[in-house]
This record gives sequence, C-alpha cells and structure tokens, in this order.
Amino acid sequence: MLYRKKDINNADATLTDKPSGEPRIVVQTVSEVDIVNDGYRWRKYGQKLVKGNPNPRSYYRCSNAGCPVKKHVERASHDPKMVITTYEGQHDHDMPPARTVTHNSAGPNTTTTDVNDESRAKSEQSDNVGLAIVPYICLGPENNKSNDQQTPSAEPVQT
DNA sequence: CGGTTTTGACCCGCGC
DNA sequence: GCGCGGGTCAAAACCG
Repeated sequence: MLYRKKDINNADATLTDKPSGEPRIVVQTVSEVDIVNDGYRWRKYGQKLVKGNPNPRSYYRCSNAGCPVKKHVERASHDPKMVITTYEGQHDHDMPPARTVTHNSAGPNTTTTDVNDESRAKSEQSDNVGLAIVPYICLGPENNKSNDQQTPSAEPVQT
C-alpha cells in the first residue's frame, strides 16, 4: 500500500467520553485520503462495508506492543473528502519515531500551511499532521441531536 | 528480511 | 431455532 498523500485542511475532533466505557475520539478529517497520520503506527487488520455508507470502513490497530488502541476509518457517504476516524483506547507507549513513512499530511502540495507549522511541534514527524487537527471538541451522541450538522439526511455539504 | 497490506472465512452476539 | 450483521483473525503476497 502506498499512502503518501497529503491533504489535511480541516478536521473535527469529537471526544466521546462514555461514563461507563472507554474514551472514544471521533475525528472528522477533511482529506482526499482516508489515511491520516497521527504520529503513530497503524496496521490495517480488516475492512468491511457498513450500511448507510457505500464506502468500506477500514479497521486499524496500533502496531506497537502494548497498544490496545484501535482506529476505525470510514469515509463520509455524502462527502468524499470527509473522513471519519474513530480512535478507541489510549496509547500506553510513547510516539514512535515516525518511521519513514507512514503517511504524511503535508506534502508537495502542502495546502496545509497552518498545519504545517503545527506539525513542527514534534521533531520526529517531518510532516505529521495528527493532533494538529482539532478545531473543536464536543460530546458525540448526545451533542449529536444538538448539532444538526451531522444529520444523516441533511448534508452540510460542500465547502 | 522485516514489515505491511489484502482478501476471505470464521466466530459471536443479538433479534425475531 | 434460525438468520443476519459486525468484527476479528489468518494466510499470502508485495514493497522498501
């Protein structure tokens, strides 16, 4: 697989803190690719088609040992540029030295100017974007009703 | 060589 | 009891 794309212009981080569950972080990233490098290493372990979304959902798992962290990446059905990344769990180890690759968000095109600067926060990642994306955090399900932006029927649509 | 990815199949749980 | 869906694992293949 080759991920090497780049394009993180905007992303919404929805922190879903479950009272009796594990913290779930839903990150909505606006990118052409569904692979958002957050600085950690992820190994794809499955892919399935989910209803409501003609797009396949990818299941990723942290390749690090002792990392019970899981990540689900799924594309928005109405916004090909919108990728929904759901993080489950928390990293027990430190951030890996951003191997070679993984994927970068800022590349030749680098339209992510501001993000580019943020990426510098980590000297390990040359062009990571991760964490850089967090415009705002809100409760998922419960806020859902409050936010009419994520309505299944109504699409915010386009930029 | 190591690491990673890909597809398929299997298993479990839940619903009716 | 049966069916369906979702999720995970396994093996193989490929790349750097």
